[in-house]
Amino acid sequence: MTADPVFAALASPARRELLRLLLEEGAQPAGRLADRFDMSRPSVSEHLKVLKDAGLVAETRRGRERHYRLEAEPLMSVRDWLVPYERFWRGKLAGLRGLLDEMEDDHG
Amino acid sequence: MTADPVFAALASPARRELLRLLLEEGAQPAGRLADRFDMSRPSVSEHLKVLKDAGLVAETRRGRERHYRLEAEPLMSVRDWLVPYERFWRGKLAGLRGLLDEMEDDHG
DNA sequence: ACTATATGTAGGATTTTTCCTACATATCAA
DNA sequence: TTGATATGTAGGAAAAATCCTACATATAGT
Repeated sequence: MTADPVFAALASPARRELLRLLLEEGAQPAGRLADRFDMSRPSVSEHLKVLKDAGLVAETRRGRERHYRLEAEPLMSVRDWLVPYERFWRGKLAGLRGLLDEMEDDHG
Repeated sequence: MTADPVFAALASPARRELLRLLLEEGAQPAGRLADRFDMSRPSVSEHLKVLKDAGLVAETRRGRERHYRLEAEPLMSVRDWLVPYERFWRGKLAGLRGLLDEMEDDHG
């Protein structure tokens, strides 16, 4: 229900890299993913578990391989969380523009 | 240059709550923020430091108070990071819709 | 059945995070 | 100046995250 484990999962660069690989190269078995890392295979497996618990990846067993695929839906809750801050940011830009307009009025 | 410390800062619920307070209630002195937490004031101060190092808040010294205000700009890099995943998500939805259309064709 | 492959789990060492209580610093007010 | 207020920093305990090397499990191929 909360976006909490999603934010926690995204805190690790290794896990964000895993998501990037799955996004750009599609679903892959765990071993092939692990090969890309300067880290032991079991450690990558742990990271995959964190992502899975956060709902960010799903696994499909194919023979003795486990293919992991991206599940982007939980990221949409991050986007939703971001919305009011984006509004705030735009508001600040608008305010700055207003200020610049005033300055132009003063000098022109 | 990297969004790394931003992602790390957002991992903590306490820090996200701080950002929410600053967003919804505007800039406030550290003490007033700390009062809202079930946590010691120095701990809140540490969280503010993490947010500050990530560029997510800025402080303005007013007398003996330090007013913290939201700096939303770094969050925009998170939004940018999110974009390709949003595309992926929409793509999956479109694919699902296509599948549903096919099913309707079959049965109707 | 036996061996090789693919992968998760256990147990533990190391590092990082989180949180606390004391203490230091700076400002305000009388 | 003296005392109260606002806040950061130091030092350390406790918890959590990270990463490793064995080991367990399950499947594939011979």
